[in-house]
Amino acid sequence: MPWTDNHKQASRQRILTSAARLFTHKGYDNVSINEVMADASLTRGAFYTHFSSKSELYAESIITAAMSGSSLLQQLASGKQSLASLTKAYLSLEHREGEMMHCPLAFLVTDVSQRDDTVRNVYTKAFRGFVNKLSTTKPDKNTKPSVKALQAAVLMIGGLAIARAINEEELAEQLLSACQQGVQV
Amino acid sequence: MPWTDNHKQASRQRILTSAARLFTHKGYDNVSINEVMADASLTRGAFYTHFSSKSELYAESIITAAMSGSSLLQQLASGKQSLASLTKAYLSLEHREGEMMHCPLAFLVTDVSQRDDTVRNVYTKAFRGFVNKLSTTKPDKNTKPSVKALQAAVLMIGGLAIARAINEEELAEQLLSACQQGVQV
DNA sequence: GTCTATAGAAAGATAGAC
DNA sequence: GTCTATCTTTCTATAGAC
Repeated sequence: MPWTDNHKQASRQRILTSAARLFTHKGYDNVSINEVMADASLTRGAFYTHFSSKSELYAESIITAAMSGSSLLQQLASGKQSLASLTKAYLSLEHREGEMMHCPLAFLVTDVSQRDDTVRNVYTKAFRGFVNKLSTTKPDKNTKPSVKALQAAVLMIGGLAIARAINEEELAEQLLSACQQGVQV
Repeated sequence: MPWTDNHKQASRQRILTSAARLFTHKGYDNVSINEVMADASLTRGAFYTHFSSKSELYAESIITAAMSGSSLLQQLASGKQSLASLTKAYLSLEHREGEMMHCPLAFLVTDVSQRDDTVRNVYTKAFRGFVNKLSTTKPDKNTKPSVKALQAAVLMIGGLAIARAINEEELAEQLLSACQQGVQV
């Protein structure tokens, strides 16, 4: 690959990393293209050689956030840690407040509902993957996801999302704890 | 009460009803003050005699949506129907897609995380009320919400929110059904 | 109390220089 | 490929007539 392509790829990756972090923290409408580009040490004008629209960047950044090595979603997929310890880390105050890569399934659930089909396709695919990882049986394209796995996914994603929305830390802790107990059944 | 006050109250109520429906369907940033006022058969300029800012309207409209007679939240509070039948109505495709008053707890969960403390206070209070209604024991200001009630609330709110975000109706149905089963335990 | 008109700011997208 | 400059639209909020 020639140098210029490498350079372009590197810029694109910086943009996506910045976008993934900013979007999951603040949502689609509260992040401007200018902000993303500045975070990636670039300027507005360079944006449209990499992406055709803000919406396209958003869809791709959801994939980036889900695939990010520091995301719990990805650690769950890699299978390097036990399900129990990852559930605990997922449903933690640190995931709610901290600077780690936030799970787009939880932090963008309402945001995504209001976007176009490309974005919702990406979200749906990531959700399917999440549910499959929570299944004890080998997932298959034709088998329906199990009830238990769906419930566990909702407790994790929904619990984290609500914990983020509410304003009282004590209630948030009780909520996260209750969801942990529900998943571990 | 003099006629002008009645008139003002009626206008205010129309604005709140329009705002509650529009915000829960489209989110904070995708609804303009102009759109709300037009829906209430008024014009932009009249807005600021009723509310001091868009954010204040948003907070009040969340209360309106939660208190609305046609909302499932309110029907749950009134105790006129069984918990089982309301759970089924809450976790239904019609609630996901239809024109009924949508539950702000589910449809605005991510939206609220990005707003100011006034908005989050309102959301937190509504969530507490929801959990209390799901509790079998008499709720008290000093008692902690039960683990079971918290889990049920997350399954309902989270399940509906995710069902709305995903793009495949079949998966959405499976998801809603799984959450129903989880609540009825 | 409600209207029209507008100020002022922000953001998405494009044009053209280097 | 990235930059600066700009077009265009949209929106919150305010001013002033009726």
